[in-house]
Amino acid sequence: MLSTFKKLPENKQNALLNAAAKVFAKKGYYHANISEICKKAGISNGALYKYFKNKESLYLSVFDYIIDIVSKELFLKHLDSPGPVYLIIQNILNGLVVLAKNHPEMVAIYVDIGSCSMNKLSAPLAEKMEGKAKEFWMELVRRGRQKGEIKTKFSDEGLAYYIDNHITLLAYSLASKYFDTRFRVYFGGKSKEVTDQEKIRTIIKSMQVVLE
Amino acid sequence: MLSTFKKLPENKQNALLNAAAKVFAKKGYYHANISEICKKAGISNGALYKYFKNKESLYLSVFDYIIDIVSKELFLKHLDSPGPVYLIIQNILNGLVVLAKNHPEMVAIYVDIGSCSMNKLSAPLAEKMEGKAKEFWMELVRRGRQKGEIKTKFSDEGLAYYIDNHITLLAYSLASKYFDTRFRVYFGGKSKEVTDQEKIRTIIKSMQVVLE
Amino acid sequence: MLSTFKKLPENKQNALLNAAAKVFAKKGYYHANISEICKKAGISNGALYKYFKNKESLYLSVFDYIIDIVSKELFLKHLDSPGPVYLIIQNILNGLVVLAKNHPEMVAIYVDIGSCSMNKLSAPLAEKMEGKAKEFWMELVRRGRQKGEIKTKFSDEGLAYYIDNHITLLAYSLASKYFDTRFRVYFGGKSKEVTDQEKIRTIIKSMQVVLE
Amino acid sequence: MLSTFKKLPENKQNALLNAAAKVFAKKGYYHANISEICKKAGISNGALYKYFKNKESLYLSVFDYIIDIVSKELFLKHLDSPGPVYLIIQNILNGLVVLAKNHPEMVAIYVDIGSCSMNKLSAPLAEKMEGKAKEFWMELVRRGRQKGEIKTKFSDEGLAYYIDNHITLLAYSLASKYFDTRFRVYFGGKSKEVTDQEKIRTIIKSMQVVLE
DNA sequence: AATGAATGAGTTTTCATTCAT
DNA sequence: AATGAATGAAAACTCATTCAT
Repeated sequence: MLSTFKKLPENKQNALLNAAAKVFAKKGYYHANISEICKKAGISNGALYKYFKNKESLYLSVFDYIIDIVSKELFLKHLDSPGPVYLIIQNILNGLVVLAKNHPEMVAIYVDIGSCSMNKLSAPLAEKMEGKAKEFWMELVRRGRQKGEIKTKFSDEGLAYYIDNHITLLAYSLASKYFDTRFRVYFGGKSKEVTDQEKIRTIIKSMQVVLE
Repeated sequence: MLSTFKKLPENKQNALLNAAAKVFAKKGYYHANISEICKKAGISNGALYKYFKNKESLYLSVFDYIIDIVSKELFLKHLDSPGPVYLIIQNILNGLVVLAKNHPEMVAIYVDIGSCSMNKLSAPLAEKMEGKAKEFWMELVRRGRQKGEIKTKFSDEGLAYYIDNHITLLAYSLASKYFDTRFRVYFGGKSKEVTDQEKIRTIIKSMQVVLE
Repeated sequence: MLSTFKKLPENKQNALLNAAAKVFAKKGYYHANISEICKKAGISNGALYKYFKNKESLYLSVFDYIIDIVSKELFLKHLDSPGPVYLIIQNILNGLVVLAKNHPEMVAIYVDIGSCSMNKLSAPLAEKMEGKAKEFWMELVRRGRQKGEIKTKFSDEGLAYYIDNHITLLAYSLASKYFDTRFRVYFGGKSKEVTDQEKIRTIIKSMQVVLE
Repeated sequence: MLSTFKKLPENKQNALLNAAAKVFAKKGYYHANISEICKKAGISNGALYKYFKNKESLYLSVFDYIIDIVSKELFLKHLDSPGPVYLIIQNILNGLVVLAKNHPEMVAIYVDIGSCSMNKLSAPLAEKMEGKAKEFWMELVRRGRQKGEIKTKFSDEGLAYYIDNHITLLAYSLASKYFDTRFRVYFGGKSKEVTDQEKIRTIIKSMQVVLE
């Protein structure tokens, strides 16, 4: 991201990042079309290259933008919730479902960064994203232990990882056909889809088994 | 896959499928280059299109080929092992690490099919792959319960899913930079990589907590 | 056409020529697919090249085959009809409509040879085809004059050409969308197609004006 | 045709359309080579696809361009000529010969659109082209009748069609080897070509017979 | 005589990036 | 600062013809 971009009015910045996110999500990084992004954002191709060095740099900025929004909307929002841990997690799962409904492009991009074809770009992004997640879950677990809600033999890291796994796999199942089908194979029927709410119930149930 | 392909000597079939797998793994489906595959397999571009209708059909056959190998090498091989369940799982985890060492392309392709950009192709593949996995885990769980090794409150499906999650996430961490970094964030240090054996230990530990 | 082809049993010869005619008609000379022709004819690609030097030579043989059939079915058949000239012509026009119904590929190939992209091949074929046609019309005109049915000031050649024009344009309108539409523009309505019988009536009417 | 094309300076537009017309005429629609067109027009392949969606759309625009020029140069130009009808027609025939000399590609493209392999594209083009022609001939016939030059029993449509046939067949004989040979078969000798002027004389003669 | 697998040049179309205005 | 036209390399796929069997 070049300094010119930060000088833009914020709504124009967001318009571009949102447009890019949608196109990256729809087509994947390699097939996403710069011209389509520009048209959707209402700027010229030339302008884009004043703001970003190239496609890769734009993508990285889009991912950063998503990390910010997701960690605010999904995690920080619930940090000081009073209820029991498993309820906070349930709220976060619900929040994720809402996010996937309102901003499917964000979840899709998060999922796609995990694929091997993105290995060249993903390491620093993983560090940032998962760092924030781990921090949050660790704090949550600490509080849960304090309040006596969590008694499991799991180490704190193990538990944080365990919780994050479920969130991650829910996110994957909301955006990736493969993981949605996987959910159906395990918990649905031949032609019985698994609804988002059923997914959440399944996850919460398996969590309670472990937390206690 | 066209009938002409099945008529080829098996070693030539495998040479092509392996070459394709490697290129698909390295570049991802969309960026993989047909000419590169042909060159690697030692056939002409024209020949490829005698064997497969198009790139997509080649990809699907490659995936089927991988499913076959993986389910044989990883699952069926251990179906009649005598030891306790958690040891069988440990053997499978080790097998996965070996597979990722010898055939990183297979794990990479398995990981990439989960990305959203593959949604158009992934549904039937998911069904086949995860169907086989579920069947295997369900059988394993049943035996574990019979032998009294498994006492958890989890439903059989829940437990099968739980085990599969760990295998899946290990596979992801072996092929995807993002998931490898994620492991390091949770269980490694600033610059301390998590070795494959540590990954396995971590997974087994968390499993034992649940199975008991 | 190589000598090997003439040694084939006649039904096999015809099967190949008919198959080729159909494919040439459907796709045009340049897009016609040799493999498709072979498959339709039930022979191998290799065999085709034992019978014909190349695609061009096959095409020329197909055209010759069509000239033969058309001149027999359309012209020679009516040479010794007793009725008045205009009735013979009407019978030929009807015969053309029937031919276009039963063997649209023959009419289509006849039409396509007139296009400029076929200039390289068409000169000798034109000579043969139109030579036969002229001969026939000239004989018909001579008889018409003898019997006093034809009194026009047209030269014999001019009249033969005049008649052939109508046959040619009917053939074109039966196979070519452009010429069918042209008929509709002149004699149909906005969305009123011109039926084959109306085409014939129109032609006959305009002929009678001239012959008298 | 995309809006970007219309924004080009007119001489550049024409350069591209003329280049395309020449290549389409030389090779036929299917064999015409996009790269050759671009090279001839002095633009990059990429540029072409900024101006036109694809080859088909380029072809349609070329045909429209030709319709415009031809109807202006051939028809409208003579609409208000004072002389007798048969002289106007003679002028048009001469105009056609000149056009075929200066712009053989235009006549060739007009001829090729009539072939069956162009059926997919030709219907709308036929409507436009022949619509203009019919309108012109009908007006000419009306004036001829008013001035008492035309007394034939032909219906107006029949006569318009009759005249158009001759123009069409002259055009065909100027561009298509098949139809040129056909003219020679009827009006030339073994090796005696029919000159353009002889073709015109023949046509005019046969017309006068009918008009009177 | 007959096969049909194999070739590889050639086709249309796409797209990240640049640069004159 | 901003534009958007232009580039040209690259990609998937086709097909007439050959030749080992």
